[in-house]
Amino acid sequence: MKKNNITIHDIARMLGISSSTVSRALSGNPRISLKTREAVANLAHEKGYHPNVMASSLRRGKTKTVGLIIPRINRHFFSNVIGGIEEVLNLSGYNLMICQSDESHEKEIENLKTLMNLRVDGIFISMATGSTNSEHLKNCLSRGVRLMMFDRVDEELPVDRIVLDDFEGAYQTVKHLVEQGYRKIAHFSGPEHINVYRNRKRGYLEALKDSGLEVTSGLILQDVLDREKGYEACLSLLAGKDVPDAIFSSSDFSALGALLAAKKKGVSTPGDLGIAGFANEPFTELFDPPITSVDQNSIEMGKTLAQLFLDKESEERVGSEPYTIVLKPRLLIRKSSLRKT
Amino acid sequence: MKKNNITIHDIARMLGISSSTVSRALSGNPRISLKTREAVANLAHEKGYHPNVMASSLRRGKTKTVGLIIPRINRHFFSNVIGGIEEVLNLSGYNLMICQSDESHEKEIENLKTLMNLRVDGIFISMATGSTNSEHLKNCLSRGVRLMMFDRVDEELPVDRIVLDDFEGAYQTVKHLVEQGYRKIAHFSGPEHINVYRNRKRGYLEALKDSGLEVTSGLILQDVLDREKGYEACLSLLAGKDVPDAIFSSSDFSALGALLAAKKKGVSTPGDLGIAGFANEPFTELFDPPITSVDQNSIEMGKTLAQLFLDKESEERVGSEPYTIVLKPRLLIRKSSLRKT
DNA sequence: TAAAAAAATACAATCGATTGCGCAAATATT
DNA sequence: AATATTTGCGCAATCGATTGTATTTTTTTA
Repeated sequence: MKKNNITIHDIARMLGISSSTVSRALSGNPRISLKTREAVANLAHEKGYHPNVMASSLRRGKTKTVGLIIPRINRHFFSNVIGGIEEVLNLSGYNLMICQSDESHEKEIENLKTLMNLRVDGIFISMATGSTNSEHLKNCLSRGVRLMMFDRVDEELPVDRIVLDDFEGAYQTVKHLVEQGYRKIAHFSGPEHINVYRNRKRGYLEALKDSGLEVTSGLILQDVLDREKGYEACLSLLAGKDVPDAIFSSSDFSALGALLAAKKKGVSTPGDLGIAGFANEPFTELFDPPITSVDQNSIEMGKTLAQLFLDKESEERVGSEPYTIVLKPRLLIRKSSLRKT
Repeated sequence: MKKNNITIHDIARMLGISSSTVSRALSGNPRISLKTREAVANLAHEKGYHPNVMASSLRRGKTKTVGLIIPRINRHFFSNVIGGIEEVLNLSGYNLMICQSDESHEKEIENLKTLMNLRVDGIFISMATGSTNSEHLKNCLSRGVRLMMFDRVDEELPVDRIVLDDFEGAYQTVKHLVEQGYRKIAHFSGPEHINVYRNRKRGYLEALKDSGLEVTSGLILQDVLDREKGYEACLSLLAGKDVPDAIFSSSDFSALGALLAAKKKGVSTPGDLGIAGFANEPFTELFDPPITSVDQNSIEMGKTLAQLFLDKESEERVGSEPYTIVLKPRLLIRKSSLRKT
């Protein structure tokens, strides 16, 4: 960028006043007379003055920027969270620096470092699958960074957290499947070290128990989160000796894979095999049959996250107790799990 | 962020040397003895020194940050472009500041302002549908901002451009439909003021002409880009007097809408109605039938964009002629447009 | 051994905005 | 009219890193 940028010094010189006056005038400080303030505002506008954020940040020790670390931006859930965060943050003049970890621990550490160098005022993070420990986060905390976690969180760390009631979402879904008459319900799960998958599985188990159904370990498949894995898993379930009559998947992608596999094998959904996913990806309602899923209240999560950050930021009392806010999921019943008419 | 950050001055004091030496040592300046450089590096590492990017940017007039303005991050095309950009940029230590215009002109202007305040070293932009003029971009240029456009570009502005050969993509697709025996091919288009839709339509028209087919104005529908509009448009085409036997859509979303509408009406695809979209959204290959589409080479576009930026940035010769790089599309023929066996 | 050359480091200004403190002018108070 | 307030503004330091120009130290050369 060329250096033809106007500074407050330029404005000061043109008006024959000092740069401190210009600074105060621009910020609307009442110690400066209205006449001067207007003169400054006019000239600034006329000359196209843009404050140098770096200089201001350096001096004030605040960047008015928040960093966001997420596994992937092209997941419906995360892009919605981003939307929610920006909606709230932008109103207060904050910017969002988005980083993708690509589910890799190393990249997550790299992102963290980048954001720390940038001296962002806060960091929002949803952990990568690859992050099996939180040393890097602890490191951050010990430096005094304002860290906030959402969705995929470390439940031990003393930080603010916004999470979905994954247990509840899973519980309701499985209960719904049972109501529809399904009795042998399989489950596609994710890595145990990630809270959301752990909790969804807990919800699944609890719902089975409360319904008087038996838990069959062969029906619980770990690490089945993408379409390919879902496809394979479904095929092997259908070919196995414990054939399920429904699948509750922790991921819409693997639920879709299962649907495609069932279709391939001539197994009808929802008749012979009920299917339900999780996350309410847009594609779920477009397939035939549309796939039952759980909406994660993603926009709300983003907004809540940002609002909590802003609240704490304005309060100044840094040492306050960390909050954990739990949002409610919403079960979206679609044809793929509707057997009764 | 708390102020317990270590600075080069702290390191200098601890080592009993000057901060300028520390600065040079950290940057590996050979004027500093190896012994000192190592001592500095060690202490910096030990104390967890993180350079203050703001201070450095302010002094050097370079932020090592590039701004990106796109309509939406959750479009497959754009998130891939982001991936490509980051892959190249991160290697050179640059960061990417992502802004969404939400297809709104006002937001685009707002984003531009934000990025200018941040003094980013360059701005990559793909224009919003709502932006019917480029005054805001001209404004930017006159301030000396290094602006680069991609995909949805202003073809008049003196800036670097990376675009897809939309004409070619459309031409090939329509030619393919003709080869498959389709004769009355409809077209879903987008706003005329956007280059990509204009060029796709041109490709469509040219292909019809070269195939000796007549252009029927009733078969060209403007502003049919999302699923709902595609659905409606297809219904009305099927109910009209000029019923097409194929649809070439400028958007995968409206192509999907058309597919769903055809299915609803009992019109078989590809038998009675061939369908082809544009953008190679992931869902296109998952439907039954999978939808023919045109891949936009999105990752490559991002990489090219970033690489060109870096090249020009290192060359220093700011006034060089703007480039326009045209990438080739790739037609992905799938079942939705395959009538011959 | 003294002078010259080279190597290693220090000094101080700078980037642009902010802000505590102080000074001067305008207004109010006695 | 003299003093006390208030109002409006300028001075200068500061944030942390960078860099042109000394200055000091070490090494080389005559």
